Amino acid sequence: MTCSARYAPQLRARGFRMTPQRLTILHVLHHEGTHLSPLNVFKKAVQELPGLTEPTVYRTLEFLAQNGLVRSSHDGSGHLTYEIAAADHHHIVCRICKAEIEVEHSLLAPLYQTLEAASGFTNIDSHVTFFGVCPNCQRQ
Amino acid sequence: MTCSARYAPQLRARGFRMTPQRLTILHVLHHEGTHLSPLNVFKKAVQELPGLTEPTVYRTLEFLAQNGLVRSSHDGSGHLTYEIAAADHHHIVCRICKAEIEVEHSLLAPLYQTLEAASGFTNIDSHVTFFGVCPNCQRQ
DNA sequence: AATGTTGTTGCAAGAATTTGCAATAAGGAC
DNA sequence: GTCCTTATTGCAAATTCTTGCAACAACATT
Repeated sequence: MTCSARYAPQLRARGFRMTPQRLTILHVLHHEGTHLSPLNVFKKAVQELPGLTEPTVYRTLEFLAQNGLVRSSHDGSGHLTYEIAAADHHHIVCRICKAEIEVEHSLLAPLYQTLEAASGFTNIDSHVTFFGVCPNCQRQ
Repeated sequence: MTCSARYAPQLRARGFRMTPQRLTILHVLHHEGTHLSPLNVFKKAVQELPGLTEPTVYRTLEFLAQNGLVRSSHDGSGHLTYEIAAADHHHIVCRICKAEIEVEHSLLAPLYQTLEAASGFTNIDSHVTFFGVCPNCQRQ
């Protein structure tokens, strides 16, 4: 199944359109498999679609994140990065060496229920990035 | 106890210095009581300390966060904000109206232990911002 | 109080991100 | 296939954030 065939209906159903720009950006993130900064998305995407501009990339990434096609998270310096939406997971980043591992959402599910019960908020589904010290750096 | 008397020793003990710039920025955050963007910190601080520059504010905020005197978190658009370090807490922000409440850290403590056990990481102490839908917006 | 070390700052330039608006084009209706 | 509506893009400019480096100043030592 092509990217277009999979994603276009998700957008049209909400009154949005599938465009070459969006398709290219989705393709880049899908092919990359991990998170990228907006600028790195731009650099790769503009090679596939000459004429693409930076503002479009920034706007598109935010748009795709709001519509659940990509997921945003934070790198070690607090900047946003984006990755293709896939199995729900979270990250732990080492404060020292920036090494990074993924955490399955199932570990957080109980917390989300607790939070919703305690706060009255619903639909808490944030992708969370935690910071700690990885096993390697602990040894030093 | 003045800000200087309280914070200066914390810095000197690590080989750092207390400066008018740092003191002013701490004073702004302490007086404000909630999080501010770096630019807003600058705008308020430069009134108390003319000549202060933006790069200094950005560097100082990051420095103070690393040393535990202030705490950083993310606003609804993924940008960093800073607040004075106080009782350990987290935030839930409404995705729709941006309303925000604080969550005591004790609710997250069990999760942190689970994460450390599952990942091998230690000292996980991130300040986390969750996003959900607040009770008000649920009614609409 | 004077001195030396080195942590910090300001300046200037550059890079990253956002915004407004006119031009364009996706896709539904005919 | 053609037309229309309006979502989307590109352009240009503004704003926000970062970086390198020389000048400065905190503060420990004497």
